[in-house]
Amino acid sequence: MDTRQQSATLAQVAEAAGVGESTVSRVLRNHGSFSAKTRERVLSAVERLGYVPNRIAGTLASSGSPLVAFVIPSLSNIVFADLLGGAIGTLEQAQHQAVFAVTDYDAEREEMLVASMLAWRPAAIMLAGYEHTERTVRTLQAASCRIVELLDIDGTALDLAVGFSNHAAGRASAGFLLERGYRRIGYVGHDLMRDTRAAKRHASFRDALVENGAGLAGEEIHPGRSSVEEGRGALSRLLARHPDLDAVYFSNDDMALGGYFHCLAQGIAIPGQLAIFGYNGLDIGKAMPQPLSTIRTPRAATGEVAAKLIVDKAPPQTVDLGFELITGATA
Amino acid sequence: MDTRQQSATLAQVAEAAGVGESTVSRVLRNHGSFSAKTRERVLSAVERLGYVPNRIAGTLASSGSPLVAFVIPSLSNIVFADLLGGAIGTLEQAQHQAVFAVTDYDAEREEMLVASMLAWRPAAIMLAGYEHTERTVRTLQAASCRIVELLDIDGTALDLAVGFSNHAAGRASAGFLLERGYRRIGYVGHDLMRDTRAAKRHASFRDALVENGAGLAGEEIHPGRSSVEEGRGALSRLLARHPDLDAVYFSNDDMALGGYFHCLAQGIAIPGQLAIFGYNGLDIGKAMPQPLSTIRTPRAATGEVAAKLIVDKAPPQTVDLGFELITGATA
DNA sequence: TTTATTATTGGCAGCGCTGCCAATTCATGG
DNA sequence: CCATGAATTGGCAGCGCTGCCAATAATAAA
Repeated sequence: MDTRQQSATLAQVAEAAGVGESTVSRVLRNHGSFSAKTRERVLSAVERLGYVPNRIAGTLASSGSPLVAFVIPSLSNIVFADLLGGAIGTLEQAQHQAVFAVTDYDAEREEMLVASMLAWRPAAIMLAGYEHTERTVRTLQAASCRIVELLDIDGTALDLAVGFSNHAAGRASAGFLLERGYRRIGYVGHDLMRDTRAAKRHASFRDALVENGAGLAGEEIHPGRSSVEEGRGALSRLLARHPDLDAVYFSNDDMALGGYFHCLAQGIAIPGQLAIFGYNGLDIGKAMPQPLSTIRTPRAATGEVAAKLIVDKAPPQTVDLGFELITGATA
Repeated sequence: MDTRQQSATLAQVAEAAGVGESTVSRVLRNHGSFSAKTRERVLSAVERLGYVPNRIAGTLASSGSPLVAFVIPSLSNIVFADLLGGAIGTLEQAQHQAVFAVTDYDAEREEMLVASMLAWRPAAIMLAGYEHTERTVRTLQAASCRIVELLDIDGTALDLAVGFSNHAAGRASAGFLLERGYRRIGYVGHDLMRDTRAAKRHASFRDALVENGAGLAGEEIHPGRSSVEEGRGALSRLLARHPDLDAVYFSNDDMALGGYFHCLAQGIAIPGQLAIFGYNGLDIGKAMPQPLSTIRTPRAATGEVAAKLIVDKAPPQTVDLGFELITGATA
């Protein structure tokens, strides 16, 4: 037997408290004026009826929406979880509510999901990066909500952008390895068609090497998503073709950790025989027997700043949060 | 200059198409009957005006809500990301939309967040585990939405429950280690006050050892959340106090990986000198030089099944998805 | 005491859409 | 050509809440 009753409405609370509807609304939102006595009666009626305001109705009636939509490539990549985590705290304080959808690194899906998100009339929509289909861009521009592009600032923002330069990160990584004396440098990565930010790092890394007369000595690209397992396998394949490499740049820390495991398993000395460099600066890198050399990206801060800009209704702008090169023990 | 116009309404589309509002509504939802010609005119008007239906209004007007609320302890723990990932696919197909909030393993926060989620009148609310404050339970029972408790089935469900037995997992782990001949077994874990599922595993693991005349030879509990780094530090501290341990059960794979790293760094032979056993069955365990011995939990499946039950409006029930003991090379 | 102000209230028209029902049109059979 | 039932269609009352404005009560000033 289902004992769940239809939940009470504002009108019922008003009736029970013997006041008008608007008075209840004012008390509950602590907005406008009302006497202490009235407040008491309203709150008591609310308690008695177990009233829970209906935000769907409230949102429809008022102009502003408390929803903030996130359209992210993946949830299993800790990067996006960190991003969300950073944003949520700030949003919550401002009484905002996060809704989200996962594109799986698919631009077509992003297009569909953006449209479906817009149907909720969110105050803002947060997207990863700049690469959207033409149709997505049109849809976004026609929408009357703020647009925030995250984790990448190498491009022209539609409205707000918060993150760091993937091009600069790629260059910085190349610079570091060259400076350390490595010359036969390889690359191990994952699907560059989908992860456009990784593609930018890859391109800039290679360009920087070429400009310095080194060039990429070899590369192995796993066609699927990144993972520790695939990093291990990919490095193994790369070394089979190019046994003489002295350093490898990985598309991210997960792949790099896989590479590290391969070396451990094969008895390859790090960094003496092979240097390893990652990207992201995940916590796990700090706990490795040899701390991972990598670039730490401000993921949580990106989410936090983005949320703050939305809450503060900041004018269109691009915020560069930079990144930090971590000199570990693997390169 | 802000060129964003107020988005069009159903009424405007109806006017532009020269038909009634309900006709537009029927065409857009592909529900009820209308002629092919009418359909054309409506869709063309929609295209012309760039109309995006307002789901806030639609939800308010119709009875059922397309929202499904998730109240989870953490986002940075990949376990919950897997769970969400599993659920989202199914929900999306059924035109549902996920909204979520993070409790940070805090029951008081859960209480507040549940109340705030209920204000969105979701079709269902998904929670991790059974441990809720009394007030949370009251609030939930008074709500007219489905309740799904996830990742734990050791208790009495409020409505639906999907997951596996943490008690059984703890016992299975103990049984495995005993069977393999380990006798001086320690435990390394994280904050048991907050992570009640880990606490259940810990209790059952210890009980199983005691029942077999072994007992827990020592334990080290990190007061904060789990992480690879803390796992490494905790094992180091535990071994300092109990150098004679021959196996250690970790609260999860992250902590176990930290322990593994500690052993690598200290030259402790695995599993000869010390065996390591984890919990969760993360992918990373498979890529380690020695695959991690652990228990693989069906996280994505839990999310998927939970979503399916909601979509299918299944009657109250508890679904045990079980778990799989992975015999790796660390124990 | 009277009037000017200010603090509190309640009434009610929407917000944009869906559901119900009556009205209209179309197709068929006699 | 007209009746009959099916296929289409439009009108409109809400869904539960907020915002605006007028009405009323309370308090201060004259």
